Amino acid sequence: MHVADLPLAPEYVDHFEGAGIEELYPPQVAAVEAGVCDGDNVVAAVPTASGKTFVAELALLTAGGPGLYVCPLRALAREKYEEFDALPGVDAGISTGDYDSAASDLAENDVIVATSEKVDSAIRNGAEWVDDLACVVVDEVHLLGSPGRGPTLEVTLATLRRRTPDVQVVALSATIDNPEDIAAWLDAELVESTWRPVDLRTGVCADGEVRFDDGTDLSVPVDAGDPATDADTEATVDLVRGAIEDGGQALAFVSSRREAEALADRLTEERLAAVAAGRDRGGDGDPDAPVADPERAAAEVAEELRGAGTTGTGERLAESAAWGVAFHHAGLSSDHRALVERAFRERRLAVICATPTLAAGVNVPARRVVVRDQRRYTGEGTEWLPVLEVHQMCGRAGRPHLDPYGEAVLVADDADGREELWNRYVTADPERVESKLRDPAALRTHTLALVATGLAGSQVAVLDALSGTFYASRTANPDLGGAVGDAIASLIDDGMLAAAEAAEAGSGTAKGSAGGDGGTGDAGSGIEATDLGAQVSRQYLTPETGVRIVEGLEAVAGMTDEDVTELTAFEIVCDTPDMVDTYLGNAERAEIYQFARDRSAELTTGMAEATDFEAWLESVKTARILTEWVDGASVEELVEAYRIGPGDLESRIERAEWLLGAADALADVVGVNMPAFASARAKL
DNA sequence: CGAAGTCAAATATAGACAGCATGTC
DNA sequence: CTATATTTGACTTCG
Repeated sequence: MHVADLPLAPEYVDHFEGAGIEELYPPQVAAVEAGVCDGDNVVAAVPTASGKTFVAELALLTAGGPGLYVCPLRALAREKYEEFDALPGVDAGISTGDYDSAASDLAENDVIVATSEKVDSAIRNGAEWVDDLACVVVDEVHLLGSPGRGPTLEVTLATLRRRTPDVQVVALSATIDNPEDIAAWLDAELVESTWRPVDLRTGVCADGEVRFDDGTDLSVPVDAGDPATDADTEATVDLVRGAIEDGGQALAFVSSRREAEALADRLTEERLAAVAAGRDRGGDGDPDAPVADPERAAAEVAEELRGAGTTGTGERLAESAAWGVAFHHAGLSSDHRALVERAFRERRLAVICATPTLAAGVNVPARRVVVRDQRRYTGEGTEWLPVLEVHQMCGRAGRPHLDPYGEAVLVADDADGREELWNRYVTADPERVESKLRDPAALRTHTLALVATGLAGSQVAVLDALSGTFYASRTANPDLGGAVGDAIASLIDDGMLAAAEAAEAGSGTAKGSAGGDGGTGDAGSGIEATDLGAQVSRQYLTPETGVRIVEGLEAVAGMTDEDVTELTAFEIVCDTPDMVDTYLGNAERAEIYQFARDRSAELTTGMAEATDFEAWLESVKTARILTEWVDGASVEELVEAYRIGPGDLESRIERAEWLLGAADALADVVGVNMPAFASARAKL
């Protein structure tokens, strides 16, 4: 099937042909046959890089009305937005937490790109553009199974479909075990394929030999190596070097930030930029290679990195980049991360040593992917990485048009390990995707949102609104009644909801309304959001966060004015579940404890009353970092003193900004004067 | 006596979405 | 419930 055969206006055909898209890939043909261009619902479970974006574009361009593209990451949203905006005659808009087109424009855009949380938030805040959509494309729909974010996605989609029953839904998923369940939920035709534009072979390396799933072998020259590093690392180094000598690039995945940096250090000794340079000078280089002199390119990347930050992390990154090696994890500043990704795409870096971040992020393909670590630490010891995640790492192997093939290698300890990895990851299917909506915390949040937006005014109505979710479609007898009843009762206890009549009068105070007799008794009785609940929902706060802020404000009301400082404001917002917690090392505990004692007058929680003292101490650490930040401390100083990465500092500042704004709004509702929220926020 | 070496115990561990109202070249 | 690399510290040995 050719682009010209599609029901597309000529300018689009020209555009796609100009971009090198002429003959459709098999999964794209299947999607067309399933009706993406005819307004039909389609679920496409296909590998990354098999042309999903084009399928999305087909749906959006042929829908005959405004379209919405939902994806999980802000960086991906940016990427897609730029892509859509480049389409002839298409006016694209973007709406994410950190980057927004003007609200007035959004309603007029042909296509809006947004994260799922932003769509949820837009619905809660009554944005105009969520109505009248002709088409919704959901990327990475398998995130439905993610405990934190899946429920948001399914409730949001259910709400959109309820408001606009005729909307076309196109969902794009990684290869999973049960895409038919998602298709059944969405009344969609399922397109399943494992086709890729570049061949991929996956193998396991053990005892110096890689065995691939296509029957081929590869022996890894077992270098005696540096005795300071282990066999896994040496095998990884050899595999990476092999890919570079062969004219490609490599990605190496390890389990922790420290490991990523240590591996980068080790690879630096291999002089990879020089290897790549020697290969090119040897004359058998790829004529398409845009990099004539890898050594010089690497040196330039190092300079760019130095220009983007002067922290210890940045300097280490620049030092390794000078050798064509980079590391990549969430501790990097966002500038550094973006620079590394771009430099690698431009082939100015030979290898990236990464934590699993890179598996799901923006497109960074490489000739060879080496997965050295397949386990990850959790609170309960180390766990195997999900099959889906490892497959996504492996799927990064092979650049269309640039690599003749892609190779993914899992590194095992020994023959037993080879067997284990082979069965677990090479031949095994990915996990099933199951709804996580039953989680009480998720139900609380979404029940509040449904009531606050006026979509439901009773327990029965909430259940009805939830009947369009993935969860409900998967369960013959959803039995959410009890769980939703519990959610409503707890929200009434927290002062977020109240019986319909009482809501008007008893709004505002946290513990004021309705005792415990509403909600559970009569499932049909009317409920409304209190002013507090409405504000919590609009500010996109978890109800628990709302409760904590109100408690903080109550404590503040009893404090003397001069004791209410920016530290007070930070302590309140840092002690909520919506703030990321900061690791508190044993070495620092005593010092933070001392700090908390010295400044206890400014804190809303007494040392003795904290229900979870450890967690509270962690939030005091975060609050202290932010306090020093607004007092003028530099990134370098904070990173050094508190053993966090520049990226960690960035994310905490960003979140504090949001939470302080929200807390300020809640202070108004509760009627407590707390200027410290706004003043602290202004200094971030 | 002090420096250097040894071994066991302690330490630390991935990631990332969200508000809102203006102002600006 | 599961692991592991690195750092720290107590202790020993060597010069």
